Amino acid sequence: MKPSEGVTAEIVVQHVRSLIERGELRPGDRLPPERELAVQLGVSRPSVRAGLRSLAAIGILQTRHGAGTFITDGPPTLGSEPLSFLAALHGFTRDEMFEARRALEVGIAGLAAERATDEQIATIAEEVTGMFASLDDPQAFLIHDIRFHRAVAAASGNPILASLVEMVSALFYEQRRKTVENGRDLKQAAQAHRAIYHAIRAHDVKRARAAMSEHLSVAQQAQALENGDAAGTQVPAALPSFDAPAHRPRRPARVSVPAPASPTSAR
Amino acid sequence: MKPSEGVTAEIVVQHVRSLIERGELRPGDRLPPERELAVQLGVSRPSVRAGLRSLAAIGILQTRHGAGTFITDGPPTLGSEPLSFLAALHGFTRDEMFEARRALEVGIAGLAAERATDEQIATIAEEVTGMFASLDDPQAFLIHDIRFHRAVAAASGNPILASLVEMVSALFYEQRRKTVENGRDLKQAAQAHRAIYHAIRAHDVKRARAAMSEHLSVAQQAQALENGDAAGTQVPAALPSFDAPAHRPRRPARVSVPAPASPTSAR
DNA sequence: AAAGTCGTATGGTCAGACCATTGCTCAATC
DNA sequence: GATTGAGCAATGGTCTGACCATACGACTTT
Repeated sequence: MKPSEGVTAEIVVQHVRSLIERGELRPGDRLPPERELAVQLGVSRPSVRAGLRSLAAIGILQTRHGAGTFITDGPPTLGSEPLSFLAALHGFTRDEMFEARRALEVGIAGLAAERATDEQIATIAEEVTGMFASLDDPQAFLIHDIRFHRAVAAASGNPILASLVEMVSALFYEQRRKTVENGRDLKQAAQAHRAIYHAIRAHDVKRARAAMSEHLSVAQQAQALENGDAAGTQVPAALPSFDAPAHRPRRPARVSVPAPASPTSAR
Repeated sequence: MKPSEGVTAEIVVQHVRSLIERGELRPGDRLPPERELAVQLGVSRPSVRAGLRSLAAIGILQTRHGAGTFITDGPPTLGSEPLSFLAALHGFTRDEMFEARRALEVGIAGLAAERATDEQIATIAEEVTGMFASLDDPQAFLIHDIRFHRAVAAASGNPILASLVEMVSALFYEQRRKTVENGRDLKQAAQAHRAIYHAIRAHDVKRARAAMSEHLSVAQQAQALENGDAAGTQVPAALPSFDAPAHRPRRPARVSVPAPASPTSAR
């Protein structure tokens, strides 16, 4: 049981939860206005706002000033903030992060090799191509890197694993956007990704797992050298403005990070 | 960028974050009173409360009526609610959950086999013993089951992986508290856990991974048969009152679920 | 028909008050 | 002197009501 957290706000949370479970609220749907919810549930508007804020904090819904409150749309995701705070609070090291990511992604690579559809394989191939095409543009390369790993996660067919790895990975990419590798690393990385792709395409589970493991080991060491530290350095603890691009229902406006691209949930 | 979420509340969140990053706030510490924070940051008290509520929602801090607001103490944890809502929202199946858990725990078992200290191994052994001692008491058995997996996660030495698997596992245990297996399953499960323990004690990475994988596969099938479904059933989507026992600083009061037992962070 | 303007709906913020709980102080009591 | 109980101050929880800021559609104008 949560230590305190109030009572009336919890009514709101439970109400929204039941609406979701009963299928009356689905991703993208709009909730009733706060004032209306208040009278419906017999609580004050501040309490409604408190409950909604809790749900917004864990990524269940998003509010748009002047427009309304909406159930978060797009692929299932957990958000990187909780982990980011946890890292700041308990001093997670970058190596621990990498290790967690490797444990996840190796399993994911294996599942992807088992199940990837032709279409998913094609998507993965596209990102590999994109990598080789941007060996001279680290920023663009990074975009394809992110999307490659997303595509593999989607091909695993397991949205939970995809969400988890997305959460862990998010902390790296923000950091990597600045400290970009040199050209030689990029070519090496591209080849590593191609190897993973080939294994998945061949539905070779064992090789896919090995290739992913190898890739992440190399990447980890490369980054350690880059930052010239003794592998015990804490994670930067910043995340100035990563947060996936908000997924506004309309407005294709997309500048920096690529679209979430529906990792795995089609449902 | 978060879609909206207000601005003043975000000031509060960032302030707390910076306090944490500067080491001025550590787990267990008490924050200034809301009224004081309000004047310090030049925002109204409702805004302070809004920011604090966001942080409370992601498990960073806890409020105690009449006492104050505290940075969450105890082992790092992410909380199961976000995943629970995500499950309700996107209809995760139980098999997907099991698969995610297996991917995580197999990796964890391998790391535990590599690194487990004698003390950690002893803790694991204790839970195995407890299982065999409660073959006739499914409730007690489940407690030891939970603690066994926690102990293995702690022995992996990676608090991030421990947090992730705890988050995923939480959804099972609440369900299992009711639908308890029969005696034969219990004995089988106890033996499976013992096999994992033996592999870890022998620091046999490969065997530890294989044993964990096997154990979770069997458990998955057993649970599928129990609920007599076609493996596609959605997760129950309830979690009436799981939430780890609040970790009150004082008051050893502990009844149902076992102590968090400091998975991995000793600080 | 296109473009700009206005108005309404809706979330964001604030102020102030009062309630509920906690935990301590201090006095009464044994 | 130790214990217990009442009282009090600190602190979070809730409410009312008002006003501001934004978004989006309807309407007007060109």
